[in-house]
Amino acid sequence: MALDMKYFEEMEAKIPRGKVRTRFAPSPTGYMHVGNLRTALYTWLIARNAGGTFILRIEDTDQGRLVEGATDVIYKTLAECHLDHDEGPDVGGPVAPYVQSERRDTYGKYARLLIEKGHAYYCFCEKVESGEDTGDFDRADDPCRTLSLEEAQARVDAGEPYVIRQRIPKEGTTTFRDAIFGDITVENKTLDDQVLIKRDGMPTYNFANVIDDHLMGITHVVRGSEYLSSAPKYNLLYEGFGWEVPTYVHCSPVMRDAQNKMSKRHGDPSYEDLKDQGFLTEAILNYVALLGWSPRGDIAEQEVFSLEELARAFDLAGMSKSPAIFDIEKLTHFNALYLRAMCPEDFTRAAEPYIRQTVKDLPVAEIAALLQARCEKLTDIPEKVAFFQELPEYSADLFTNKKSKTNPEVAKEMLSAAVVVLDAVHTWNEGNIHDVLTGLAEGLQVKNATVMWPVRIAAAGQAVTPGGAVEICHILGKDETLRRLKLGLDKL
RNA sequence: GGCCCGGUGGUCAAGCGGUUAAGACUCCGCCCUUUCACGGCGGCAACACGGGUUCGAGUCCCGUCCGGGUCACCA
Repeated sequence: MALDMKYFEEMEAKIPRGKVRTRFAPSPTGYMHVGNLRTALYTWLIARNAGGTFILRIEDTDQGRLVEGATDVIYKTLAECHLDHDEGPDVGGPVAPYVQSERRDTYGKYARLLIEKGHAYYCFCEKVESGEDTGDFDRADDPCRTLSLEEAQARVDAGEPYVIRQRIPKEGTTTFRDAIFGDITVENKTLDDQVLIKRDGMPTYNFANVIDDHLMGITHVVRGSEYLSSAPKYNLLYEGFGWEVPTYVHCSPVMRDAQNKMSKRHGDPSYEDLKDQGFLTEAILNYVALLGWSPRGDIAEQEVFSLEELARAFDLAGMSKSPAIFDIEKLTHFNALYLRAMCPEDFTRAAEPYIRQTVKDLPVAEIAALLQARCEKLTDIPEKVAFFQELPEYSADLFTNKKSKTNPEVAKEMLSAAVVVLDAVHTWNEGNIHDVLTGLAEGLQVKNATVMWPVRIAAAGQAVTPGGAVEICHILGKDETLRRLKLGLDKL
């Protein structure tokens, strides 16, 4: 069977050249791992930093693992994170299609080309299931490896099931270069004749990747370090085809602890989970970017980065070789930073649904103003402001505070005086409430805290509140404030 | 087990042969203050171990230990 060389020439002609091109190539699992997200980020950053092209490719060669709606999660996440792609299944591009299951014929043709070149062969051996003990069988002793092409072709034509394997030299060494790890050399005999085309005609990841990365003109292959040990085989494939080897960028994993990678299976949060837990997309990206990369030079101490700043500052030299443990505490810190950096209007808009979970009618902007410096996640909010809606049951013990010099007795005196002066306030605003209360303290010859403490306790019914007595009374409104203060008085 | 990679405070990390070994998170103390937070100031805390090379080693070399990855018709 003669190969259609024209096909290969046409494919070559379509490859864009001369610009940095990177690709994020997830397999659709239905959610975005934190590690995956970070890989996507780095991939995007490399492209944007170089003014290059960022491509999305869907790797769905495992027909047994297809998940309904999984690609939508990928589109949605990338869009939400502003990791915009220039080419992909949804936007098209010069080297379409961008879904591997739609490129099936291509892989078959290239596999056959590789057979012609002597770097691959048909194999008719029984399938060895994962985890099965393969004993001492040495792949290099596989009789199929030495079958003549004619004989193999005859068996294929006769309908015998087969796979196509890569023919790896038994002797010598292979060296490849990784942008992060440097040059790595391995003995060829430690490499096995990996399957390129599966029995069902689909390519393996290992093969599809090489073909697609080449045909799509990818200049920087960014992926997890779990592929580091198969990189020499990829190199041999590129060499077998006579193709230029791209720059490899192998990223170390994001860990849950010192010995385990983050995984959905172990209950570790995915990007979606983190969102549900109240984390902001910007904070997640910022944190995750620094988990494996750090800035150099005069911005070495900078930690807060917008996506644009990251794109400008990003460089491969700042990538870390060792795995990084994901620390939710530090993510929380970043989230708090981003929350505080929002303009009040934006924060109010973001906080409103959470405030409304527990507080029905009170003014949302005023409440939000108290919250902005006081919550690390938006999900902290409902619980913090619930007292506005309903005065909690509380003990008179709360009126005792040493530093404020109050106890139930003092509180009783302060409260009854406060009720009188507050009742006299005509325009219920913070300024007036403040003046009347501090004025009271002054008249009574006590420190401000001595009147503020009991008022706040009576108004809120709890020891710790967002905001002080003045703000709380103002938000509560005059009637409700007086009602609560009198209730407090009854307790004393 | 073979092969590959890694190892600076609890965590993320700077460091590129000479530094009092940055910075951030966490934790602790103080200040501010109307509770709590925010903010400010200060503190605790690290070069895995052993050999080299060198006038000098966290930085280079070797070994040990520890950790990770991989050895699928999964990606």
